[in-house]
Amino acid sequence: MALKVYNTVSGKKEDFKPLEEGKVKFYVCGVTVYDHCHIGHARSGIVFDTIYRYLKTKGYDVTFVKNFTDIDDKIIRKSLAENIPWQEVGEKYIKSYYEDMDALNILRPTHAPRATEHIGEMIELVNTLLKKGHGYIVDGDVYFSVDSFRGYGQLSKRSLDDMMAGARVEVDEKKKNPLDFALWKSSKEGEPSWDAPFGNGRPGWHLECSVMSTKYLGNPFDIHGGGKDLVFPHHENERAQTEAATGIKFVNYWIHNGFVNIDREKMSKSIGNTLLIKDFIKDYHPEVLRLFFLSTHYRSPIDYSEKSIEDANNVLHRLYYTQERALETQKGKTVNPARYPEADELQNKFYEAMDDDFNTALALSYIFELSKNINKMVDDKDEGLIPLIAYANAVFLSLSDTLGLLKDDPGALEAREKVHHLSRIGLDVSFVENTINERIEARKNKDYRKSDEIRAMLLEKGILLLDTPKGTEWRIKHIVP
RNA sequence: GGCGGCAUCGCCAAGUGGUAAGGCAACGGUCUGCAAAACCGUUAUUCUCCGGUUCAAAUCCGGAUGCCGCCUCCA
Repeated sequence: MALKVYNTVSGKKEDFKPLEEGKVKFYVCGVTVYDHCHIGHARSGIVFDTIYRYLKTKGYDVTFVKNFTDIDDKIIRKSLAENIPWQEVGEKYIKSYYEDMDALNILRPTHAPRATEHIGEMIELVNTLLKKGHGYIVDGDVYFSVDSFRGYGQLSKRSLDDMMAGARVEVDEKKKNPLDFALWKSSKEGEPSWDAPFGNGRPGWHLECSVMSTKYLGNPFDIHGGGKDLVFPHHENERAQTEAATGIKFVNYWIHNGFVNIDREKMSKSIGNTLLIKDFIKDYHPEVLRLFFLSTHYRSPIDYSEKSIEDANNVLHRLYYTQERALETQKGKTVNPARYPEADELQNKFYEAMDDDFNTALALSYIFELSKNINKMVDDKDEGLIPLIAYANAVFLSLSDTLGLLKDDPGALEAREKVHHLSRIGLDVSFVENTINERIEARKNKDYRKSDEIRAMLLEKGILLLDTPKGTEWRIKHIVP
């Protein structure tokens, strides 16, 4: 099975061939730590986590680097606004970042370097660029000269002429070309600064990624990822300055994920429609977000809406119930799984889909099919099928795991959600149990009117009753708060 | 103004030359006191429109319309 990856540079799917057999060097632009993460960060995190997991599933030895940009204008602004040292701003939001990413079951990278730990290497890079004639100094600022690098614009597919015609670039008299970007910024009084041969100051954006990626992965390396918005200017500039300095190719495959809209509108701070990960997971299981994102191809934009999230929530729970039912059949028994060819076939299709530029939407459909198969066998209530169920369930869980899904224990998850839901509506478990017992009495007496009333009353509170052969069970039917 | 992307069932969504996956919703059935859950079945001769290439097009080319992104910090 050959993995194909869409490469932003060529605009095509390409066969993936790592530089070194069996190994993948993978870099993703992390966050600038000046605020809590929103669901846009979650999408990027989940997309690249899925890619990371899949590369490992395919047997690659992956070195995965995701950086923190812990020095920039926004951090300085935040530090002034909140009157705390800029270092503390970074610390605070790095902590917040890990809380969110861990909650979303996003695997930690091999290395998570911070910009401020690599200032020395950044200064070296600026020096090299100056020496090679790709940079120039004006009033203590150092700029990269885009005209000095022939390949400028190749990644974002635009020519310098096109961009000049765009005319939305602010004209800065200091720059030789309006598109030139800062490599080093002189600091004002009271701002963080580092000593450098070309003057005290701090690194420009882009520099940290050039330095940290090549430091931990070598030059060139295999995959560089990030949000679509980073194609220009961030990755274009990163590429230009790195290749200008080294004279060789920087990255083989560029991968970019699409954006998250909210109710068909771009999510942005100015519109005020950002949704924080922390707020989302107050209401939903974190895997709901993962399932939602993975049901659309990573390069397409995705529209967040309450309805879509409710759908994803229902689907996720259905998958957990499938697993629970499968485990139920094996309870108290020693089961030797027996090969179930249909599961193998679905597994192959799953891998084929993932090999085709990480088509998670298609891959998920095979998980649904597997879930259906398992439910069917459970419904049959045939003891002889149990080894097949065990086998299918193992495949089901392993495929889910490569997408980072179904990590929770179904029983524990259900119990947690029950407690959560009941506390939100101000009831407790004993109330539900007493009410259910009341209904059981009514049913015994064939008082179906009362029985149905009780059921309707509980449903209004988001509590769904199921009369199974084993008795009455209840579930939470998620109600949007 | 420049560059790029998208348009597939009521909704979400896969599908880049070989005759329309999947999910949600809806409807019918099995099961049930009735439901629910689960399963089975039904639901796009058709992929925004117009033209072209081809034996064959949702998929390629040209045009039109509509939506979106980037060009400024942004995942």
